[in-house]
Amino acid sequence: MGEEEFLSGYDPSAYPAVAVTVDVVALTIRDGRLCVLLVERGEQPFAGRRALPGGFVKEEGLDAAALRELEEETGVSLARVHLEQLKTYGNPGRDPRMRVFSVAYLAFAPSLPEPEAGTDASGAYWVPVEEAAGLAFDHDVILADGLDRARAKLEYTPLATAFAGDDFTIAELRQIYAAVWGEELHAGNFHRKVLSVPGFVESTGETSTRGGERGGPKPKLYRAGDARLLHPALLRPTREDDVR
Amino acid sequence: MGEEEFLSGYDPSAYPAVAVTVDVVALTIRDGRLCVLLVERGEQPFAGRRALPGGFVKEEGLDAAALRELEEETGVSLARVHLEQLKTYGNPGRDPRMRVFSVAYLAFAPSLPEPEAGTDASGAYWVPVEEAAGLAFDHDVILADGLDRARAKLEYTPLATAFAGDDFTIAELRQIYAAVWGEELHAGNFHRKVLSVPGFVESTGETSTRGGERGGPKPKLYRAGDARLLHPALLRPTREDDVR
DNA sequence: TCAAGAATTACTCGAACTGAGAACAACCGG
DNA sequence: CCGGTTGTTCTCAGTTCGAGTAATTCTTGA
Repeated sequence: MGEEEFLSGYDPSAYPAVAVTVDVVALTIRDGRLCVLLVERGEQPFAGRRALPGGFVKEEGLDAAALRELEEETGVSLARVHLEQLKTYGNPGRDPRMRVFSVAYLAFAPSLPEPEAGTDASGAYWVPVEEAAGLAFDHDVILADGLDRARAKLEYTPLATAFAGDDFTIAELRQIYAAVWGEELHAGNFHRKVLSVPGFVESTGETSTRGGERGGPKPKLYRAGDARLLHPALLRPTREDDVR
Repeated sequence: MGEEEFLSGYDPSAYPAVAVTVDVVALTIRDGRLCVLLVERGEQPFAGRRALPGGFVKEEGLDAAALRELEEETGVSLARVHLEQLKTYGNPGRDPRMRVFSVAYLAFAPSLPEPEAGTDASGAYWVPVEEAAGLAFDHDVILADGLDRARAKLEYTPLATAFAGDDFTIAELRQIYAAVWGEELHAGNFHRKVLSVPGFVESTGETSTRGGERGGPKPKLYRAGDARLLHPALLRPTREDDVR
Protein backbone atom coordinates (compact mmCIF):
# COMPACT_ATOMS: atom_id res chain seq x y z
CA MET A 1 0.00 0.00 0.00
CA GLY A 2 1.18 3.44 0.76
CA GLU A 3 -0.39 5.04 -2.23
CA GLU A 4 -1.46 7.72 0.20
CA GLU A 5 1.12 9.99 -1.33
CA PHE A 6 -0.86 10.18 -4.54
CA LEU A 7 -4.14 10.53 -2.86
CA SER A 8 -4.03 14.14 -1.83
CA GLY A 9 -3.49 15.83 -5.14
CA TYR A 10 -1.04 13.77 -7.04
CA ASP A 11 0.55 15.69 -9.87
CA PRO A 12 2.15 13.40 -12.46
CA SER A 13 4.57 16.01 -13.68
CA ALA A 14 5.86 16.51 -10.15
CA TYR A 15 7.51 13.11 -10.29
CA PRO A 16 10.12 11.89 -12.72
CA ALA A 17 8.52 9.85 -15.46
CA VAL A 18 8.60 6.12 -15.02
CA ALA A 19 7.70 3.37 -17.44
CA VAL A 20 6.72 -0.25 -17.02
CA THR A 21 7.60 -2.91 -19.55
CA VAL A 22 7.36 -6.66 -19.76
CA ASP A 23 10.29 -8.80 -20.90
CA VAL A 24 9.79 -12.45 -21.68
CA VAL A 25 12.23 -15.31 -21.20
CA ALA A 26 10.66 -17.71 -23.69
CA LEU A 27 12.15 -21.18 -23.61
CA THR A 28 11.72 -24.15 -25.87
CA ILE A 29 13.59 -27.30 -26.79
CA ARG A 30 15.00 -27.53 -30.31
CA ASP A 31 17.08 -30.51 -31.40
CA GLY A 32 17.52 -31.54 -27.78
CA ARG A 33 18.90 -28.17 -26.74
CA LEU A 34 17.30 -25.59 -24.49
CA CYS A 35 16.80 -22.39 -26.48
CA VAL A 36 15.67 -18.88 -25.64
CA LEU A 37 13.89 -16.43 -27.92
CA LEU A 38 15.94 -13.30 -28.63
CA VAL A 39 15.40 -10.23 -30.75
CA GLU A 40 17.95 -8.00 -32.38
CA ARG A 41 17.75 -4.40 -31.30
CA GLY A 42 17.58 -1.94 -34.16
CA GLU A 43 18.01 1.28 -32.22
CA GLN A 44 20.00 2.96 -29.51
CA PRO A 45 20.85 2.19 -26.85
CA PHE A 46 22.35 -1.24 -27.38
CA ALA A 47 21.66 -1.08 -31.14
CA GLY A 48 22.62 -4.33 -32.81
CA ARG A 49 22.73 -6.15 -29.50
CA ARG A 50 20.47 -9.04 -28.75
CA ALA A 51 17.80 -8.70 -26.10
CA LEU A 52 14.80 -10.47 -24.65
CA PRO A 53 11.52 -9.75 -26.41
CA GLY A 54 9.29 -7.32 -24.58
CA GLY A 55 7.62 -3.99 -24.65
CA PHE A 56 5.52 -1.36 -23.04
CA VAL A 57 2.56 -2.36 -20.89
CA LYS A 58 -0.60 -0.86 -22.34
CA GLU A 59 -4.04 -0.69 -20.80
CA GLU A 60 -4.07 -4.37 -20.00
CA GLY A 61 -3.01 -6.71 -17.25
CA LEU A 62 0.59 -7.78 -16.93
CA ASP A 63 -0.11 -11.36 -18.00
CA ALA A 64 -1.95 -10.11 -21.04
CA ALA A 65 0.89 -7.79 -21.94
CA ALA A 66 3.41 -10.60 -21.78
CA LEU A 67 1.28 -12.88 -23.91
CA ARG A 68 0.69 -10.13 -26.46
CA GLU A 69 4.38 -9.32 -26.77
CA LEU A 70 5.24 -12.96 -27.18
CA GLU A 71 2.70 -13.45 -29.92
CA GLU A 72 3.85 -10.29 -31.69
CA GLU A 73 7.46 -11.44 -31.66
CA THR A 74 6.87 -15.01 -32.68
CA GLY A 75 3.98 -14.34 -35.01
CA VAL A 76 2.38 -17.47 -33.60
CA SER A 77 -0.80 -17.84 -31.65
CA LEU A 78 0.32 -19.57 -28.51
CA ALA A 79 -2.63 -21.50 -27.29
CA ARG A 80 -0.75 -23.98 -25.19
CA VAL A 81 2.08 -21.80 -23.92
CA HIS A 82 2.76 -21.80 -20.22
CA LEU A 83 3.38 -18.29 -18.93
CA GLU A 84 4.27 -17.20 -15.42
CA GLN A 85 5.64 -14.10 -13.83
CA LEU A 86 9.32 -14.28 -12.96
CA LYS A 87 10.53 -11.16 -11.20
CA THR A 88 10.57 -7.39 -11.54
CA TYR A 89 13.75 -5.45 -12.21
CA GLY A 90 13.86 -1.77 -11.40
CA ASN A 91 17.35 -0.67 -10.49
CA PRO A 92 17.92 2.99 -11.31
CA GLY A 93 20.17 3.15 -14.32
CA ARG A 94 19.25 -0.21 -15.82
CA ASP A 95 17.91 1.78 -18.75
CA PRO A 96 20.06 4.83 -19.55
CA ARG A 97 17.14 6.93 -20.75
CA MET A 98 14.68 6.90 -17.92
CA ARG A 99 13.44 4.93 -14.95
CA VAL A 100 12.10 1.72 -16.40
CA PHE A 101 10.61 -1.10 -14.36
CA SER A 102 10.59 -4.36 -16.19
CA VAL A 103 8.29 -7.18 -15.15
CA ALA A 104 9.96 -10.32 -16.46
CA TYR A 105 7.95 -13.36 -17.50
CA LEU A 106 8.92 -16.94 -18.07
CA ALA A 107 7.33 -18.85 -20.95
CA PHE A 108 7.58 -22.52 -21.92
CA ALA A 109 6.47 -23.72 -25.28
CA PRO A 110 6.72 -26.87 -27.36
CA SER A 111 9.14 -26.65 -30.21
CA LEU A 112 7.97 -23.79 -32.42
CA PRO A 113 8.81 -22.90 -35.99
CA GLU A 114 11.47 -20.27 -36.52
CA PRO A 115 9.62 -17.08 -35.67
CA GLU A 116 8.69 -14.41 -38.15
CA ALA A 117 9.91 -10.92 -37.51
CA GLY A 118 7.11 -9.34 -35.56
CA THR A 119 5.73 -5.88 -35.69
CA ASP A 120 8.20 -4.27 -33.35
CA ALA A 121 11.21 -6.56 -33.65
CA SER A 122 13.70 -6.27 -36.43
CA GLY A 123 14.32 -9.98 -36.06
CA ALA A 124 13.64 -12.76 -33.63
CA TYR A 125 15.14 -16.23 -33.42
CA TRP A 126 15.84 -19.09 -31.05
CA VAL A 127 19.32 -19.28 -29.55
CA PRO A 128 20.74 -22.11 -27.41
CA VAL A 129 20.99 -20.72 -23.91
CA GLU A 130 24.72 -21.40 -23.64
CA GLU A 131 25.25 -19.01 -26.55
CA ALA A 132 23.00 -16.28 -25.19
CA ALA A 133 25.46 -13.94 -23.51
CA GLY A 134 26.11 -10.24 -23.86
CA LEU A 135 22.46 -9.23 -23.98
CA ALA A 136 21.28 -5.65 -23.79
CA PHE A 137 20.35 -3.94 -20.53
CA ASP A 138 20.36 -6.36 -17.60
CA HIS A 139 18.91 -9.14 -19.68
CA ASP A 140 21.79 -11.49 -18.93
CA VAL A 141 20.70 -11.42 -15.30
CA ILE A 142 17.04 -11.86 -16.17
CA LEU A 143 17.84 -14.84 -18.36
CA ALA A 144 19.94 -16.42 -15.62
CA ASP A 145 17.15 -15.95 -13.10
CA GLY A 146 14.68 -17.45 -15.56
CA LEU A 147 16.84 -20.51 -16.11
CA ASP A 148 17.22 -21.01 -12.37
CA ARG A 149 13.49 -20.85 -11.96
CA ALA A 150 12.82 -23.20 -14.85
CA ARG A 151 15.30 -25.78 -13.60
CA ALA A 152 13.86 -25.69 -10.11
CA LYS A 153 10.27 -25.92 -11.29
CA LEU A 154 10.91 -29.06 -13.28
CA GLU A 155 11.58 -30.78 -9.99
CA TYR A 156 8.26 -30.31 -8.32
CA THR A 157 5.80 -29.38 -11.06
CA PRO A 158 4.74 -31.13 -14.26
CA LEU A 159 6.06 -28.16 -16.20
CA ALA A 160 8.11 -30.33 -18.53
CA THR A 161 4.91 -31.44 -20.23
CA ALA A 162 4.50 -27.84 -21.42
CA PHE A 163 7.59 -28.39 -23.57
CA ALA A 164 6.16 -31.51 -25.14
CA GLY A 165 3.42 -31.93 -27.69
CA ASP A 166 -0.03 -33.27 -26.94
CA ASP A 167 1.25 -36.83 -26.97
CA PHE A 168 4.76 -37.75 -25.96
CA THR A 169 6.84 -40.70 -24.90
CA ILE A 170 8.60 -41.10 -21.59
CA ALA A 171 11.89 -40.84 -23.42
CA GLU A 172 10.92 -37.51 -24.93
CA LEU A 173 10.03 -36.28 -21.47
CA ARG A 174 13.39 -37.47 -20.20
CA GLN A 175 15.17 -35.62 -22.98
CA ILE A 176 13.40 -32.44 -21.95
CA TYR A 177 14.66 -32.84 -18.42
CA ALA A 178 18.12 -33.60 -19.72
CA ALA A 179 18.13 -30.51 -21.95
CA VAL A 180 16.96 -28.15 -19.22
CA TRP A 181 19.15 -29.56 -16.49
CA GLY A 182 22.11 -30.16 -18.75
CA GLU A 183 22.76 -33.69 -17.57
CA GLU A 184 21.74 -37.18 -18.56
CA LEU A 185 19.26 -39.12 -16.47
CA HIS A 186 19.09 -42.81 -15.71
CA ALA A 187 16.46 -44.07 -18.16
CA GLY A 188 15.14 -46.89 -16.01
CA ASN A 189 14.78 -44.89 -12.83
CA PHE A 190 13.25 -41.96 -14.69
CA HIS A 191 10.67 -44.26 -16.23
CA ARG A 192 9.76 -45.72 -12.87
CA LYS A 193 9.47 -42.34 -11.17
CA VAL A 194 7.37 -40.65 -13.82
CA LEU A 195 4.84 -43.46 -13.84
CA SER A 196 4.77 -43.64 -10.05
CA VAL A 197 3.90 -39.97 -9.51
CA PRO A 198 0.11 -39.75 -9.50
CA GLY A 199 -1.31 -37.42 -12.11
CA PHE A 200 1.95 -36.59 -13.84
CA VAL A 201 1.19 -38.44 -17.07
CA GLU A 202 -1.59 -40.71 -18.22
CA SER A 203 -1.43 -43.32 -20.93
CA THR A 204 -3.18 -42.68 -24.21
CA GLY A 205 -3.26 -46.41 -24.81
CA GLU A 206 -1.54 -45.88 -28.13
CA THR A 207 1.95 -46.62 -29.33
CA SER A 208 4.23 -44.36 -31.26
CA THR A 209 4.32 -45.17 -34.97
CA ARG A 210 7.88 -44.04 -35.29
CA GLY A 211 10.17 -46.44 -33.49
CA GLY A 212 13.14 -45.20 -31.56
CA GLU A 213 15.28 -42.86 -33.65
CA ARG A 214 18.27 -45.12 -33.70
CA GLY A 215 16.74 -48.43 -32.74
CA GLY A 216 14.58 -49.77 -30.00
CA PRO A 217 10.94 -50.79 -29.71
CA LYS A 218 8.00 -48.51 -30.43
CA PRO A 219 7.38 -46.65 -27.18
CA LYS A 220 4.00 -46.05 -25.60
CA LEU A 221 2.42 -42.62 -25.75
CA TYR A 222 1.31 -40.49 -22.82
CA ARG A 223 -0.31 -37.13 -22.31
CA ALA A 224 -0.10 -34.65 -19.44
CA GLY A 225 -2.07 -35.60 -16.34
CA ASP A 226 -4.03 -33.35 -14.02
CA ALA A 227 -1.45 -32.92 -11.25
CA ARG A 228 -0.21 -29.42 -10.54
CA LEU A 229 2.50 -30.54 -8.15
CA LEU A 230 4.64 -33.65 -8.26
CA HIS A 231 4.51 -35.84 -5.15
CA PRO A 232 7.08 -37.12 -4.72
CA ALA A 233 9.25 -34.66 -6.62
CA LEU A 234 11.76 -35.55 -9.32
CA LEU A 235 14.93 -34.37 -7.67
CA ARG A 236 18.02 -33.45 -9.62
CA PRO A 237 21.17 -35.36 -8.82
CA THR A 238 22.43 -33.48 -5.78
CA ARG A 239 24.88 -30.75 -6.49
CA GLU A 240 26.96 -29.99 -3.42
CA ASP A 241 27.91 -26.51 -4.55
CA ASP A 242 24.63 -24.69 -5.05
CA VAL A 243 23.52 -25.78 -1.62
CA ARG A 244 25.74 -23.22 0.10
CA MET B 1 13.46 -5.29 -23.70
CA GLY B 2 11.15 -3.50 -26.02
CA GLU B 3 11.91 -0.09 -24.69
CA GLU B 4 12.31 0.89 -28.32
CA GLU B 5 9.04 2.75 -28.09
CA PHE B 6 10.55 5.29 -25.77
CA LEU B 7 13.73 5.60 -27.69
CA SER B 8 12.64 7.78 -30.54
CA GLY B 9 11.37 10.80 -28.70
CA TYR B 10 9.44 9.52 -25.74
CA ASP B 11 7.14 12.12 -24.35
CA PRO B 12 6.04 11.32 -20.81
CA SER B 13 2.91 13.40 -21.00
CA ALA B 14 1.80 11.45 -24.06
CA TYR B 15 1.18 8.40 -21.90
CA PRO B 16 -1.17 8.05 -18.99
CA ALA B 17 0.70 8.48 -15.75
CA VAL B 18 1.73 5.30 -14.02
CA ALA B 19 3.16 4.82 -10.56
CA VAL B 20 5.19 2.06 -8.96
CA THR B 21 4.90 1.18 -5.30
CA VAL B 22 6.22 -1.55 -3.05
CA ASP B 23 3.98 -3.41 -0.64
CA VAL B 24 5.46 -5.63 2.02
CA VAL B 25 4.05 -8.83 3.47
CA ALA B 26 6.02 -8.81 6.71
CA LEU B 27 5.64 -11.98 8.75
CA THR B 28 6.72 -12.85 12.23
CA ILE B 29 5.79 -15.31 14.96
CA ARG B 30 4.19 -13.92 18.11
CA ASP B 31 3.02 -16.24 20.87
CA GLY B 32 3.22 -19.19 18.53
CA ARG B 33 1.00 -17.59 15.91
CA LEU B 34 1.96 -16.40 12.46
CA CYS B 35 1.33 -12.66 12.23
CA VAL B 36 1.44 -10.10 9.45
CA LEU B 37 2.17 -6.40 9.77
CA LEU B 38 -0.76 -4.19 8.79
CA VAL B 39 -1.35 -0.47 8.76
CA GLU B 40 -4.59 1.43 9.09
CA ARG B 41 -5.37 3.67 6.17
CA GLY B 42 -6.23 7.22 7.12
CA GLU B 43 -7.42 8.47 3.75
CA GLN B 44 -9.53 7.64 0.76
CA PRO B 45 -9.88 5.30 -0.91
CA PHE B 46 -10.31 2.51 1.61
CA ALA B 47 -10.06 4.95 4.52
CA GLY B 48 -10.16 3.11 7.82
CA ARG B 49 -9.42 -0.20 6.15
CA ARG B 50 -6.34 -2.18 6.93
CA ALA B 51 -3.66 -2.63 4.31
CA LEU B 52 -0.16 -3.93 3.83
CA PRO B 53 2.58 -1.39 4.53
CA GLY B 54 4.14 0.09 1.46
CA GLY B 55 4.75 3.19 -0.53
CA PHE B 56 6.11 4.93 -3.53
CA VAL B 57 9.42 3.84 -5.00
CA LYS B 58 11.83 6.75 -4.95
CA GLU B 59 15.20 7.05 -6.64
CA GLU B 60 16.39 3.77 -5.22
CA GLY B 61 16.32 0.10 -6.07
CA LEU B 62 13.25 -1.98 -5.39
CA ASP B 63 14.87 -3.92 -2.56
CA ALA B 64 15.99 -0.69 -0.93
CA ALA B 65 12.49 0.77 -1.24
CA ALA B 66 10.94 -2.27 0.45
CA LEU B 67 13.47 -2.17 3.28
CA ARG B 68 12.96 1.55 3.76
CA GLU B 69 9.19 1.26 3.92
CA LEU B 70 9.42 -1.57 6.39
CA GLU B 71 11.72 0.37 8.67
CA GLU B 72 9.53 3.44 8.44
CA GLU B 73 6.44 1.47 9.43
CA THR B 74 7.97 -0.52 12.24
CA GLY B 75 10.33 2.16 13.48
CA VAL B 76 12.89 -0.56 13.94
CA SER B 77 16.21 -1.01 12.23
CA LEU B 78 15.93 -4.43 10.71
CA ALA B 79 19.44 -5.74 10.53
CA ARG B 80 18.56 -9.40 10.35
CA VAL B 81 15.36 -9.28 8.39
CA HIS B 82 15.06 -11.58 5.40
CA LEU B 83 13.55 -9.77 2.43
CA GLU B 84 12.70 -11.18 -0.97
CA GLN B 85 10.63 -10.10 -3.89
CA LEU B 86 7.27 -11.82 -4.16
CA LYS B 87 5.35 -10.76 -7.25
CA THR B 88 4.16 -7.68 -9.09
CA TYR B 89 0.50 -6.75 -9.32
CA GLY B 90 -0.62 -4.41 -12.07
CA ASN B 91 -4.16 -5.10 -13.10
CA PRO B 92 -5.86 -1.98 -14.42
CA GLY B 93 -8.34 -0.80 -11.83
CA ARG B 94 -6.61 -2.29 -8.80
CA ASP B 95 -6.20 1.30 -7.62
CA PRO B 96 -9.20 3.45 -8.47
CA ARG B 97 -7.17 6.63 -8.92
CA MET B 98 -4.56 5.74 -11.51
CA ARG B 99 -2.54 2.90 -12.93
CA VAL B 100 -0.43 1.64 -10.06
CA PHE B 101 1.99 -1.25 -10.31
CA SER B 102 2.82 -2.72 -6.96
CA VAL B 103 5.93 -4.80 -6.44
CA ALA B 104 5.16 -6.99 -3.45
CA TYR B 105 7.87 -8.15 -1.08
CA LEU B 106 7.96 -10.87 1.50
CA ALA B 107 9.77 -10.25 4.78
CA PHE B 108 10.53 -12.59 7.66
CA ALA B 109 11.62 -11.28 10.98
CA PRO B 110 12.13 -12.63 14.49
CA SER B 111 9.50 -11.55 16.97
CA LEU B 112 9.56 -7.75 17.08
CA PRO B 113 8.15 -5.31 19.60
CA GLU B 114 4.80 -3.77 18.79
CA PRO B 115 5.70 -1.26 16.09
CA GLU B 116 5.57 2.46 16.55
CA ALA B 117 3.45 4.45 14.20
CA GLY B 118 5.83 5.38 11.41
CA THR B 119 6.13 8.53 9.44
CA ASP B 120 3.49 7.71 6.86
CA ALA B 121 1.28 5.24 8.69
CA SER B 122 -1.41 6.32 11.08
CA GLY B 123 -0.90 3.04 12.90
CA ALA B 124 0.79 -0.29 12.39
CA TYR B 125 0.42 -3.52 14.31
CA TRP B 126 0.82 -7.26 14.04
CA VAL B 127 -2.28 -9.28 13.24
CA PRO B 128 -2.60 -13.08 13.20
CA VAL B 129 -2.92 -14.08 9.59
CA GLU B 130 -6.25 -15.86 10.10
CA GLU B 131 -7.72 -12.54 11.20
CA ALA B 132 -6.26 -10.52 8.33
CA ALA B 133 -9.13 -10.40 5.87
CA GLY B 134 -10.88 -7.55 4.13
CA LEU B 135 -7.74 -5.61 3.33
CA ALA B 136 -7.67 -2.61 1.03
CA PHE B 137 -7.00 -2.84 -2.71
CA ASP B 138 -6.01 -6.37 -3.75
CA HIS B 139 -4.00 -6.91 -0.62
CA ASP B 140 -5.96 -10.01 0.37
CA VAL B 141 -4.61 -11.68 -2.75
CA ILE B 142 -1.09 -10.43 -2.14
CA LEU B 143 -1.16 -11.75 1.42
CA ALA B 144 -2.44 -15.12 0.26
CA ASP B 145 0.32 -15.35 -2.35
CA GLY B 146 2.88 -14.40 0.28
CA LEU B 147 1.68 -17.08 2.66
CA ASP B 148 1.80 -19.69 -0.09
CA ARG B 149 5.34 -18.69 -0.88
CA ALA B 150 6.43 -18.68 2.75
CA ARG B 151 4.94 -22.11 3.42
CA ALA B 152 6.60 -23.56 0.36
CA LYS B 153 9.97 -22.00 1.11
CA LEU B 154 10.12 -23.49 4.58
CA GLU B 155 10.28 -26.89 2.92
CA TYR B 156 13.45 -26.48 0.96
CA THR B 157 15.26 -23.47 2.42
CA PRO B 158 16.50 -22.69 5.93
CA LEU B 159 14.17 -19.70 5.97
CA ALA B 160 12.67 -20.66 9.32
CA THR B 161 15.89 -19.60 11.01
CA ALA B 162 15.08 -16.04 9.92
CA PHE B 163 12.12 -16.18 12.31
CA ALA B 164 14.27 -17.25 15.20
CA GLY B 165 16.78 -15.33 17.25
CA ASP B 166 20.53 -15.75 17.02
CA ASP B 167 20.40 -18.85 19.18
CA PHE B 168 17.42 -21.16 19.24
CA THR B 169 16.41 -24.64 20.25
CA ILE B 170 15.17 -27.35 17.94
CA ALA B 171 11.80 -27.11 19.64
CA GLU B 172 11.58 -23.40 18.92
CA LEU B 173 12.36 -24.14 15.29
CA ARG B 174 9.66 -26.77 15.26
CA GLN B 175 7.13 -24.33 16.67
CA ILE B 176 7.99 -21.93 13.85
CA TYR B 177 7.21 -24.61 11.29
CA ALA B 178 4.03 -25.50 13.14
CA ALA B 179 2.90 -21.87 13.21
CA VAL B 180 3.55 -21.25 9.53
CA TRP B 181 2.14 -24.54 8.30
CA GLY B 182 -0.69 -24.57 10.79
CA GLU B 183 -0.14 -28.16 11.89
CA GLU B 184 1.79 -29.97 14.57
CA LEU B 185 4.92 -31.90 13.70
CA HIS B 186 6.26 -35.11 15.14
CA ALA B 187 8.90 -33.91 17.60
CA GLY B 188 11.23 -36.88 17.30
CA ASN B 189 11.22 -37.06 13.53
CA PHE B 190 11.63 -33.30 13.23
CA HIS B 191 14.62 -33.40 15.52
CA ARG B 192 16.26 -36.16 13.51
CA LYS B 193 15.64 -34.45 10.18
CA VAL B 194 16.89 -31.03 11.20
CA LEU B 195 20.14 -32.44 12.54
CA SER B 196 20.62 -34.70 9.52
CA VAL B 197 20.38 -31.92 6.91
CA PRO B 198 23.92 -30.64 6.41
CA GLY B 199 24.33 -26.93 7.08
CA PHE B 200 20.82 -26.30 8.37
CA VAL B 201 21.82 -25.67 11.99
CA GLU B 202 25.04 -25.93 13.92
CA SER B 203 25.44 -26.46 17.61
CA THR B 204 26.59 -23.57 19.76
CA GLY B 205 27.76 -26.08 22.36
CA GLU B 206 25.67 -24.30 24.94
CA THR B 207 22.49 -25.21 26.70
CA SER B 208 19.46 -23.05 27.22
CA THR B 209 19.26 -21.62 30.72
CA ARG B 210 15.51 -21.55 30.62
CA GLY B 211 14.19 -25.07 30.84
CA GLY B 212 11.16 -26.11 28.87
CA GLU B 213 8.21 -23.85 29.51
CA ARG B 214 6.11 -26.46 31.23
CA GLY B 215 8.71 -29.01 32.18
CA GLY B 216 11.37 -30.97 30.38
CA PRO B 217 15.15 -30.84 30.33
CA LYS B 218 17.20 -27.81 29.31
CA PRO B 219 17.48 -28.06 25.54
CA LYS B 220 20.65 -27.51 23.53
CA LEU B 221 21.12 -24.32 21.58
CA TYR B 222 21.81 -24.01 17.86
CA ARG B 223 22.39 -21.25 15.38
CA ALA B 224 21.69 -21.03 11.64
CA GLY B 225 24.13 -22.94 9.45
CA ASP B 226 25.52 -21.94 6.08
CA ALA B 227 23.19 -23.94 3.84
CA ARG B 228 21.02 -22.01 1.40
CA LEU B 229 19.01 -25.05 0.36
CA LEU B 230 17.91 -28.02 2.43
CA HIS B 231 18.98 -31.42 1.12
CA PRO B 232 16.96 -33.39 1.73
CA ALA B 233 13.98 -31.09 2.10
CA LEU B 234 11.62 -31.00 5.07
CA LEU B 235 8.40 -31.94 3.36
CA ARG B 236 5.03 -31.08 4.75
CA PRO B 237 2.67 -33.94 5.46
CA THR B 238 1.20 -34.58 2.03
CA ARG B 239 -2.00 -32.79 1.27
CA GLU B 240 -3.88 -34.59 -1.47
CA ASP B 241 -5.93 -31.57 -2.42
CA ASP B 242 -3.43 -28.91 -3.37
CA VAL B 243 -1.75 -31.37 -5.70
CA ARG B 244 -4.45 -31.03 -8.33
C1' DT C 1 19.80 -60.94 -44.82
C1' DC C 2 22.16 -60.86 -40.60
C1' DA C 3 24.98 -59.08 -36.84
C1' DA C 4 25.76 -55.11 -33.94
C1' DG C 5 24.18 -51.41 -31.55
C1' DA C 6 20.62 -48.76 -29.36
C1' DA C 7 16.40 -47.83 -27.00
C1' DT C 8 12.08 -49.09 -24.20
C1' DT C 9 10.63 -51.37 -20.38
C1' DA C 10 10.76 -54.27 -16.43
C1' DC C 11 13.31 -56.28 -12.90
C1' DT C 12 16.62 -56.67 -8.70
C1' DC C 13 19.28 -55.25 -4.74
C1' DG C 14 21.24 -52.66 -1.02
C1' DA C 15 21.34 -48.03 0.92
C1' DA C 16 18.87 -44.20 2.51
C1' DC C 17 14.86 -42.02 4.11
C1' DT C 18 10.10 -41.72 6.25
C1' DG C 19 6.33 -41.88 9.69
C1' DA C 20 4.80 -43.74 13.90
C1' DG C 21 5.71 -44.99 18.17
C1' DA C 22 8.34 -46.12 22.53
C1' DA C 23 11.80 -45.15 26.03
C1' DC C 24 14.20 -42.35 29.13
C1' DA C 25 15.87 -38.64 31.71
C1' DA C 26 15.36 -33.84 32.99
C1' DC C 27 12.45 -30.48 34.64
C1' DC C 28 8.06 -27.93 36.04
C1' DG C 29 4.06 -27.23 39.01
C1' DG C 30 1.60 -28.16 42.93
C1' DC D 1 7.40 -36.00 46.43
C1' DC D 2 4.50 -36.95 42.17
C1' DG D 3 2.17 -36.53 37.98
C1' DG D 4 2.60 -34.37 33.77
C1' DT D 5 5.42 -32.20 30.17
C1' DT D 6 9.34 -31.82 27.27
C1' DG D 7 13.96 -32.72 24.89
C1' DT D 8 16.37 -36.35 22.94
C1' DT D 9 17.50 -40.80 21.29
C1' DC D 10 16.00 -45.46 19.47
C1' DT D 11 13.52 -48.93 17.13
C1' DC D 12 11.00 -50.83 13.37
C1' DA D 13 8.58 -51.53 9.27
C1' DG D 14 7.33 -49.48 4.87
C1' DT D 15 8.83 -46.65 0.98
C1' DT D 16 11.90 -44.49 -2.12
C1' DC D 17 16.37 -44.07 -4.46
C1' DG D 18 20.46 -44.92 -7.29
C1' DA D 19 22.76 -48.23 -9.85
C1' DG D 20 22.92 -52.11 -12.33
C1' DT D 21 21.00 -56.21 -15.15
C1' DA D 22 18.19 -58.33 -18.48
C1' DA D 23 14.63 -59.29 -22.12
C1' DT D 24 12.81 -57.51 -26.12
C1' DT D 25 12.30 -54.73 -30.32
C1' DC D 26 13.81 -52.00 -33.79
C1' DT D 27 17.35 -49.41 -36.92
C1' DT D 28 21.53 -49.39 -39.30
C1' DG D 29 25.13 -50.92 -42.01
C1' DA D 30 27.88 -54.63 -43.73
